[in-house]
Amino acid sequence: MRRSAEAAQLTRDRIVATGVTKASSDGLHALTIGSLAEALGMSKAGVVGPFGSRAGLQSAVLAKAADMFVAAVVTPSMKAEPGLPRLRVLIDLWCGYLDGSPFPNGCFITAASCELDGRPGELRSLLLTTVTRWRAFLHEQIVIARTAGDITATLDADDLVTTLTGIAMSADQEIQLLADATAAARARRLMLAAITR
Amino acid sequence: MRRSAEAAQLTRDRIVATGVTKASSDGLHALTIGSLAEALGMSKAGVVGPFGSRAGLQSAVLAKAADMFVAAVVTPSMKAEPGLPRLRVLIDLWCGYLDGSPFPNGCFITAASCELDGRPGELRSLLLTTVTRWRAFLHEQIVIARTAGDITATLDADDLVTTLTGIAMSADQEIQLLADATAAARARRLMLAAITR
DNA sequence: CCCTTTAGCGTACGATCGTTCGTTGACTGG
DNA sequence: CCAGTCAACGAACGATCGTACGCTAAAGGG
Repeated sequence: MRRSAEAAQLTRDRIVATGVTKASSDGLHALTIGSLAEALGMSKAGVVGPFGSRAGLQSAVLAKAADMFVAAVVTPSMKAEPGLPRLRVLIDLWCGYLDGSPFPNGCFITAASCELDGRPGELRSLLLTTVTRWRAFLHEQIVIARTAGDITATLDADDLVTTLTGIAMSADQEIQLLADATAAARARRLMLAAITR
Repeated sequence: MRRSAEAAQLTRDRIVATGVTKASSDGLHALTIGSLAEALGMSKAGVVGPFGSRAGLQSAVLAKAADMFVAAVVTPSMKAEPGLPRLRVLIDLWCGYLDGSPFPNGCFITAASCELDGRPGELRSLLLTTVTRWRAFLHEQIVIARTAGDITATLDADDLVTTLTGIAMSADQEIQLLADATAAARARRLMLAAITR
């Protein structure tokens, strides 16, 4: 019955991956052990075992979703040269992530932010760290571009972070709720306009 | 035991009001009949009775939250004269709503949007109507201001709707998740800058 | 090769979920 | 004033929730 250690890790990955999909479409709160077990063809105990509890499972799923965002947007953008070129790539990747999302239901982090922002706990802390890190990264890339003279010195970095993040969130709503097929293209254009003003 | 017809309406209002508070802090999905009954000191049957089912109760709560947004932002803005003055008032009211929110936990509609955007059903339809109406109203006010020459003709109304909505969403995250006390003021400034460019 | 470790299963637990039902008793129109 | 309407209650239902426990059996170090 027992599989090898590597197989166990594979099982763990499979649980988290399925959990990300399920939590993406229905919310982290809907990530129940029973439904996940059924989707995986496993027993409830087998699903929750490697994570200790449902909370641990939720944390692993949220962390995985954050990793996926980083892998899809942040990491590949680092191959572009710092400054405006990297910002352009970043925007393109970001909007691509929002559009043909790896998640069935829009930006996982944004959804989690709305779901958890008022409920203190370990999950909220994890989310806060994730969002803070992303905003700090974005801020840093903007400062680099501004210092290099690639974007106007009168543009405030904090303002740009708020504006770019906002455009992404608005586009997310347009794509997911309003089914607006032109939203991603508009978001790309608006983001580029915001930094090249 | 039975109260008068007016008292019954009062009870109904009381249920919805408590439901809005609860759904605001924990999400519409967490609006359970049992917890609501306990919070109200009523029986479960008494709580769900006037609405037929839990889904009906959720619809009533979502509709009430939408009404509260309209009453706080849309309606009072109509007293200002059309064009840029009304847009200014609108922005001020909107950001005030985001800041000292009537809800314990940020914009109810934004939260509901993230929660429901991928789950077809009556609730999603109601939310879609609400969001569409709000965006259309915003669009209309922008067009009025642009036609009157109050804002630059080169600014596209759809672009502005996306930008303003986005700034609001970003500010909502900054207020609720990041606990940034300066977020509302920045949002006001960014929104004004966006329309008076 | 044996012995400890452990991945995963099956069962059971109390709690809570949404809904249904019959009952009660105060309102209200005729 | 009396009969009918109906708000609200309390109890019960089957389902599902998260967690705990004991078990099985394969893996892997000694």
